[in-house]
Amino acid sequence: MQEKYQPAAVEAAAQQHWETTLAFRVTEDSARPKYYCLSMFPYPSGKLHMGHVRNYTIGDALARHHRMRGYNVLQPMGWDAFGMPAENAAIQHGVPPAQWTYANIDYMKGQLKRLGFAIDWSREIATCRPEYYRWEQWLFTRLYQKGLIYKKLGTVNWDPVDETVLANEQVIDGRGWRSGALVEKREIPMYYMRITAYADELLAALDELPGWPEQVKLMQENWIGRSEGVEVHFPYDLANIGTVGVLKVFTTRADTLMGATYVAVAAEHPLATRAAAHNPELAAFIEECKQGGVAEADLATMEKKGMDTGLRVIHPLSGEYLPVWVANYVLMGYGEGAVMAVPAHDERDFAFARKYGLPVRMVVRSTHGAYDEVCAPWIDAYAEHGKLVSSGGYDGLDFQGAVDAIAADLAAKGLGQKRVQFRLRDWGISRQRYWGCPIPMIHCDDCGDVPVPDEQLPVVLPENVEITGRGSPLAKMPSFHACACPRCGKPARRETDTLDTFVESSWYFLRYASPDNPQAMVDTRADYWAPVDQYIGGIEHAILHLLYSRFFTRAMRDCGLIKVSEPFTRLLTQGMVVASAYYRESDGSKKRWINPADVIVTTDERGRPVSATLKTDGLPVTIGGVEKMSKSKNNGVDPQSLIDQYGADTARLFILFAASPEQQLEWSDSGVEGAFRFLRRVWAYGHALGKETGKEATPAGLSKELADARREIHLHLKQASHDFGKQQFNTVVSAAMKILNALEALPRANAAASALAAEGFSILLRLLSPIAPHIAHALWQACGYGDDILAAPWPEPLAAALAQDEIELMLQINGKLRGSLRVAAAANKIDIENAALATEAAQKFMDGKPARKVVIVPARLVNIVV
RNA sequence: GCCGGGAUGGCGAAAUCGGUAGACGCAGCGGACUCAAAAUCCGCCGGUGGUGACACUGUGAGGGUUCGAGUCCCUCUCCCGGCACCA
Repeated sequence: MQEKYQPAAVEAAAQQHWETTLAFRVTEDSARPKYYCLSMFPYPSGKLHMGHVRNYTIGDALARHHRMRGYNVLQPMGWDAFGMPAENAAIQHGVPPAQWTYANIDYMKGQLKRLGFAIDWSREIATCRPEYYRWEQWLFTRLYQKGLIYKKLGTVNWDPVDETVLANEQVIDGRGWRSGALVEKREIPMYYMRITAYADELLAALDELPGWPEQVKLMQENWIGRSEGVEVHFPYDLANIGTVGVLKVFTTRADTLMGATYVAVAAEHPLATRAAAHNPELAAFIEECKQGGVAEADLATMEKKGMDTGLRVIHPLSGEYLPVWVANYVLMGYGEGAVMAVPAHDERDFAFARKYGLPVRMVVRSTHGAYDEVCAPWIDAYAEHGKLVSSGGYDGLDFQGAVDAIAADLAAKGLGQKRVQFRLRDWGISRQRYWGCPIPMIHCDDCGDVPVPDEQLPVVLPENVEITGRGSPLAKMPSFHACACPRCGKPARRETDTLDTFVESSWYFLRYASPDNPQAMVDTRADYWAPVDQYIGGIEHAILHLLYSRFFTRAMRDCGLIKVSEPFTRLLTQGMVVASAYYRESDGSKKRWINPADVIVTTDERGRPVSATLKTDGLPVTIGGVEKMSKSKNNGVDPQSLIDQYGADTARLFILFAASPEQQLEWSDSGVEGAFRFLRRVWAYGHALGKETGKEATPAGLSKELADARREIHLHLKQASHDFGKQQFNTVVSAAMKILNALEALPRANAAASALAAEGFSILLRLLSPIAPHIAHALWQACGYGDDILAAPWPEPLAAALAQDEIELMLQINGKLRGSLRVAAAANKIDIENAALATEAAQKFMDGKPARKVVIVPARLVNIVV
């Protein structure tokens, strides 16, 4: 055993050992409980970033801990390999997306191995390989036949210069990121997954996910957004444009129907189109509404604009004529593409009515407080529920009574009824991009849209393609899209859109169970492993990825492929990794961000940073605060240099120690130094302990001092076990540090002390094993505890070691801490009360007054109320 | 704009059910060792007042509930994540 801690050698040896013993290969084993531990697979962007290291370190700690607790643990890894960055790299550097992606996978896989994760690499998958995506295509055709996939028009961002569809990310301030052209909305035919068919089930099943954070379930609940309301029909007879019909709207506030003073429709609404045909000014406004991107955040924050169409619809109850406005805040893709407007009771309608001089009619009155002060309609909208006024026969009804009565009257007239509406929309899965899974459809002039038959799958994505950033690459390749109709044999055209990359990540966790099966998407092995017992990933995926995966699991269940409904039993959402950022302002106040590695920070006598200078020129740079590690802020710390300098164990220990998993993690170089120092002390202790005392023996005949030390060690172990269960690793590390502190403080005088040291150190190594597995592996052997710490069980705190005769209680007088007292552990309330009243502190602070009340919290404190 | 979350010393944080606020670590300061430095070890380390014992005060701001609030309730401020084509 080396005297000095040399992580590179220690880690290489441990990894070699795991590799040769196939330590992390797993198969189905009905004799042991299974634990499928999955971290979100990475997009192969080039090299690992700190967020990845954090994600996989958390996953690995959980996987290794459960292995020690006797579970049959599966921890697989793969690559979410399709996506835009590969195409961007191709445009910028001329590297084909496939080549770029595979090179990145190769490099990042090496980095993951160097970190010593307990991964079963025999199950590795990459979503860009035909062996993987052929099953996605296969399932697509099944879902299409089941009606769970269908085609309709969808709105996209269109760059008129590059003639390309842009992702929301590629629209910056309403312009294309490459061309700078003003982006327009354009409607194109796209395939959709009918996720709304599962809306009720996806919502209801959230209650059966106790292992998910409340926050995530709440976000999903709001996203699905079930609302009960009323569909209201506004009839119209528009002789001048030759149309008779009804305008449908959905409202959750049918109680305010008598206060509706206009209706608003989306720019793309058929009524708007009809009206614009005779109205050039309106046509110009509708054209203006098409400008800009489709991102909801932009739509919701832009200035509300509208124009009167001149059309009138009839109020279904009052028979009054209401004007129809086109408004840029009403979207064709939501609900009916039209809303009824009640300015007195909706803030957005109120602002709009104010702007355009539309009438405001108050019909709901607060039932508490003075209405005129709280919600005078000329000051603001009153959006709360209340009692109806100025509503004819509905006056005096409360919210529910009014909704019921109005819905009944509408139904009687055939002009509406109660209905449930979801905020959730169907999932558009067509992408006009190259680097994705080809959609397995063929378009025939005679037969229409025909799914690619099984025997022609996979539809392989060609790899020799030119990426220019203009147009859709596959659409320019006849060798790809020219084909024969599978049904009639006539020349036909293959679909050139690819699938949203969220489709690949919606089922990869099931493929890990049978990654090698060329005959089927999943097999019976999925019945053993599914569902994933523990899923770990960034909070930014709380809605989309997780909801899509929940939907896909149900869709696959209903195709008879799997038995489970929920993909992930427990979910851990980790926080971001952030670091200080530094910059200089060049001309035009454009910030040039400087990597923290190139900056020297000076601090004042209290350690506060006061200034920073660039290493190369010694001139000052501006301290830009703490930001998420990113390319744009140039504040990323490369995990590789950290591993090279300190080793994987230090990186893992620091990452777990710096913050609890769900919090954001602030990067600190000196914190890393501290983690390294701790491991060096562990190594030194193990080296000093040596092999001769290593045999674990139950310490006996301990002095009081040693018994106290042993209790302390077992208390820390108890805490660590509890915190591991809570998935709070920073305090597990802290418990390990406290154990080492206690061990180092131990007198080394006699055999009893040596036995205690041996026991304590074996506890410490096993606590550290899931966190810093390499050093734990080396020291376990070197101290003679056994051949392989992987075979060692998780340590249990011993009741005998924890027992004590006397405990300390805090003493409060009137809720203020005034001292403490020691009592027998078995003391009853009366004894404790008497002891407390007899203390010097009690005498002093009670000031001779009698105790009015004595509150005793067992094993914690006594509060005397005077 | 809408939905969700967060704020505790100079810094990262901890506080299990409403019960000792600041464990553990980083930085800093003082000391030991050293020719010196590094490493290591020992001590101090929220603020104010006090030589001190100690007292008061303190968990983003303001209010409330309670014997007792970082923790529960109400109002507010700032920061972060998501908003359906970034992954």
